[in-house]
Amino acid sequence: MPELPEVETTRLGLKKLIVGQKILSAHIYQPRLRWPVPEHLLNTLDEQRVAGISRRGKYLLIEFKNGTLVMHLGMSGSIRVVDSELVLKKHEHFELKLSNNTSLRLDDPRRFGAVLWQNKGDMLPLLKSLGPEPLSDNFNANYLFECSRNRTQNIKTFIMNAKIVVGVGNIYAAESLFLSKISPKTSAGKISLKRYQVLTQSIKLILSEAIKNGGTTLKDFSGVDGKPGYFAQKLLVYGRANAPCEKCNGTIKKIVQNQRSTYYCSQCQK
DNA sequence: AAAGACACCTGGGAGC
DNA sequence: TGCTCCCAGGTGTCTT
Repeated sequence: MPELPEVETTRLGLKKLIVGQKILSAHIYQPRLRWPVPEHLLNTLDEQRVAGISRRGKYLLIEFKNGTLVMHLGMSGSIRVVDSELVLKKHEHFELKLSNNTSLRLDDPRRFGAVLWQNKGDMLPLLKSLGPEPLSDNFNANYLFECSRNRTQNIKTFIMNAKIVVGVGNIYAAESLFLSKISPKTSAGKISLKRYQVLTQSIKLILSEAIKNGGTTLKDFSGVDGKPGYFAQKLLVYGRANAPCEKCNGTIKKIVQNQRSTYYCSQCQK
């Protein structure tokens, strides 16, 4: 599912709807997500007011006075805010009932998502090991160039590594490399500083554009209002195996790298 | 230390 | 209709 733009779309939607609201009650309908959903949340969140909402990579951070609710959407997760009376969907595993009679609900069929708690002043080990935000100035050509030296790994797998940079998943990795004219098969360690300049700019551009379009909806993803994102129509290589390349009219190829599908144009990308 | 394989799960679509 | 197989926006952990 959701890569950074979809999580950011969710965050922006939630910001308007839940910040300032008080939690009437929390409900865990299915505790078995990626990790067990902590039961203490039922007490911890009771009567707490939502102070703010931020994001770190693909993690959503809902802030309270006593700590932070950390949520991840995994592959198939989405969050909606609906009337609390609305009948529960089959895979809605977690719910926060809010003081204005609406509810935040996490829907996640595959259950690769997560709901965790972080105490005030603490940082979950999960978040500690993350690389820089791709849209920040810390993420730049020099940085990528330096940490790629002596790496034999292909560039696509490399930029999907959250320890290197967060938020770049399978769709946007493919799109960014296409825009940069870099073959996904190239070893990260063999790419020049100049090409990393192009790549970092491409990643920033693709992610920003996707956010503007409300993210990419392939199947499960929707914004908090239940509406899909519109970036799928703008994808140039992802999911387009055997279709003509928009730039050179060659044929888009599909290969497997690191057990994930990669789409690219072998004529445009060297 | 780095790279690759595997694990966790459900549902949709293709092919028979 | 229904079965089997393959595929899917992620990422921590284990093995080489």
